[in-house]
Amino acid sequence: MNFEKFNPTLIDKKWQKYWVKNKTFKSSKVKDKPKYYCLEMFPYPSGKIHMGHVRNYTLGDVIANYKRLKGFNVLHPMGWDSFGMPAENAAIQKKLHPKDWTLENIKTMKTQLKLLGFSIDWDREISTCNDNYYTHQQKFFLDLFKKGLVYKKESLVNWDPVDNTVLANEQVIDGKGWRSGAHVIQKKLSQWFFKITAFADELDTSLNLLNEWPEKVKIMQKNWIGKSIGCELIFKVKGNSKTITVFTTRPDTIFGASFIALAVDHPISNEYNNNTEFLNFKRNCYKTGNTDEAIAKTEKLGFKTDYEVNHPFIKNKTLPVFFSNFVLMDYGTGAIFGCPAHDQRDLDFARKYKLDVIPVILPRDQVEQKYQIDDEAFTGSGTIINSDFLNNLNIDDGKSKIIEEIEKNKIGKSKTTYRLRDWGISRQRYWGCPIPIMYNQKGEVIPVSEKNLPVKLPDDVDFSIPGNPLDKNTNWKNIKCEKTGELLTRETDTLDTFVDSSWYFLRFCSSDNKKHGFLDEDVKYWMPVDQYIGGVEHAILHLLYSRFFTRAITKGTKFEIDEPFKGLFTQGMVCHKTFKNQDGEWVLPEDVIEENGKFLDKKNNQKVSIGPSESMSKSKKNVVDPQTVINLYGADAVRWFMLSDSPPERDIQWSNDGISGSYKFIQKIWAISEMIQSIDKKYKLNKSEIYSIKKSINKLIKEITYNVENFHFNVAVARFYEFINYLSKMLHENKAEIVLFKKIFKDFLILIYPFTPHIASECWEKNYGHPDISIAKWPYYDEKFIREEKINLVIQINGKKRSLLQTETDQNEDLIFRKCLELESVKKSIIDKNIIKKIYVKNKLVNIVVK
RNA sequence: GCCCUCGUGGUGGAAUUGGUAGACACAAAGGACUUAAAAUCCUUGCCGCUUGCGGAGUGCCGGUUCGAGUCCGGCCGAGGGCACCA
Repeated sequence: MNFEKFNPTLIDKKWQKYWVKNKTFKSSKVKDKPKYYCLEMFPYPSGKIHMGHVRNYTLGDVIANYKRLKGFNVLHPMGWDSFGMPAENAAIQKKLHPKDWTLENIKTMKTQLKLLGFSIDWDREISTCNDNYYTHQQKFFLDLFKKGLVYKKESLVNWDPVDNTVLANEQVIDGKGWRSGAHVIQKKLSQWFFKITAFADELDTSLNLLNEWPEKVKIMQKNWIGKSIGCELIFKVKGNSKTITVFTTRPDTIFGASFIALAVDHPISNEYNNNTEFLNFKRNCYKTGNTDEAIAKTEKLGFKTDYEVNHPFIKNKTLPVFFSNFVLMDYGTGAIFGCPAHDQRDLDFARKYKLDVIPVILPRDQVEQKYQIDDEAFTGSGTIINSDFLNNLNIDDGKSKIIEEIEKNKIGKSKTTYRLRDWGISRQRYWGCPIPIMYNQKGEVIPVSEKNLPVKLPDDVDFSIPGNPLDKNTNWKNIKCEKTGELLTRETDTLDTFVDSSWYFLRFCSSDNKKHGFLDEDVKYWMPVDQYIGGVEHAILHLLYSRFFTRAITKGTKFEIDEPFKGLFTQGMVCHKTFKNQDGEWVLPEDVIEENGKFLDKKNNQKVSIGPSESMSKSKKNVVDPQTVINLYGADAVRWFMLSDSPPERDIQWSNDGISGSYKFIQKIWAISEMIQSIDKKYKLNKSEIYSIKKSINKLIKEITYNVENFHFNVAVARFYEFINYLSKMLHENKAEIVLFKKIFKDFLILIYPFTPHIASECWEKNYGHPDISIAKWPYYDEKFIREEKINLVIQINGKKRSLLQTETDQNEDLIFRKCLELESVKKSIIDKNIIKKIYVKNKLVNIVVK
């Protein structure tokens, strides 16, 4: 049979136009249906969309389409994270205004996203660089200011010397800036901070409620917040009135203490400012560097002080006091007591300086008299020994008891500490949200009043001089107070762009409201985001900030929201082989041709070597431009490829074979659609053929529903292949009845519509006319058709497969065993042997145990 | 050093609660159709012997079980995270 091929260039455009005209994907303002909020991380408008975007938005689009067919009122919006550094870099390099560059990129990328047929409600589009977005952000800033959650402090900051700006702790990766990659230095500056630490405990404990988040992300956040429960304990220095306060999470091991270790910048260190030996030691500690790996491999070193402290619970026992390179001033109190038997670092240290190692926790399988510590500290659970009134308690009871004693004796108190630091939000940049603050001549802080918002970014800026252009724009910077006429200056720092992305999901709920960032009634209906999809690279930064900011700005409103994202899915990256020419330069895949197993650069016929497959990146040139592929194969083939083979959470390998395979499949659907229209009307199927066909579609409905619900899109794809292969076979054998085939094909089209909406819409229109498929209902399956009439029962002897037995379903045990024993292979296997046991798993298998 | 995740054919991967390992796809080989090619369709896909059958088999070693890719213990390897966090 010859049919005209499916022409994606024409058909894609046709349906994309139709969807725009009919506002197919507009979320309803009438809140009478159950809602579903599906959101993918919004893009930074860097120029063109890349394959990572395509994968991210395809995954989200399947969910959005599926939920719509399931009868939900779906919110599936899109916006632009449009403030940020690259715009300024472009301004400097290409002499373009950041605004023009950004708006141009948004235009391009929006067009490209539309080419993929994503079911986005474009009426809710937002852009963070637009003042109708950031005016609300400035209001939130002032709101947090009033709530005492914003403050300014002079502090050592992480200074990125390339970006010329401040970075938050978590934006420093391996001592380098997260964006520039430059070595970060410490600089003293007056900076604005959000008090995220006020929410440390809530952000930690609430993680337990996020049962639709990947465990991995929750663990990363937990580690970042770094909650530790313990107590402070005051040691009296022997022979004078000084005290040293330590923090410990293991107060139960106090009877095993054999030394005190201080951070080298502990206040006591000031007494050693004239001691060259100490100053050398201190310098060496700093030299080790602050990357974790460097420090981990460093030998544990100490500098012995002249001080000794009294043990708080053992009379006449004193402990030596050291400065050490493994205690940090910014955690706890900058001082610890060392219990070598039960902490590896303390043990390493004790062995080096020949200090006592007294075991105080006895493992379950050990005898107290014989128990000793060699070169490995014991950190497991056990019973307390050698510890006076704590003896025989377990660790937890020991902790409670000793804290009780400490508090009774007024030598300390129970305490919880966090690793989390406040979020520094000042950036010395132009292209960001202005901080709505002014200063008078005395340098006092004056918040901009709400009626004067937004504080708009000035357009006239000069990038020819290094540094922050806002600082040099005196027209903008210097203003007069309306009331007093006093001269004021504006804050010239702008907000970290992570602030912009910390509430955009709220803005989408009320995107057209000019007066408010969001309306309570909208947020009440739409929030939380039911499914959030994005890269794992935001596991800490964006996701933690959003959890904090949402809490902070909704605190005290009618609808307090704690968790913004109910479900989180982190997708894998798109990878591609890398190519290098003989000069070691990267070569674009599109320039590489294969000839007799050799790879050549088609520009100059030079040999090209193939490197490992890595995440697509511009710097390695291993990129494939989505636009090129869409032009060649159409949107559905690209979407299909993104969903095939690899599970969404894992990396996917881009390949030409893969995309052309997807294209063939799209053509196959089309061919089947055409064949169904020309089925021989005289042919009648027999009863078992009808049953088999009904079974195949019912099974498909069940499988697709299950696999879409569980994000197993690659498995869903495999089930579609099976079904289409089956249909194709029946049609080729002319085993087809028009009414039945039209009916099951209709269900099939609904099932595949979320994956490949263009061809599904076109086939639907050709076979079934209007109304269009986007308003169809997701089909239900009937168990009675899924049930097999006959099954192949697995027959095992001693757990090994020996035979298959075809029987009717739900047979009783006795009958099955009788039939089993008649099988030749079974007879052969049990000859001369005794049957010890017979196992029957209904409709699955029989296992005969013989000896 | 610590924490987390993952190890299944030539490749990507499937196996929903412990029950036929390798679905589906890609690649490869052979075949059909064709003057030929492309496209399409079919078969094969670890080891042994001729079909059929038998054997090994999910990183390695051991355990639990009638039965383990799946559960438990120990190792090895890869990837990701980290802050020596007391």
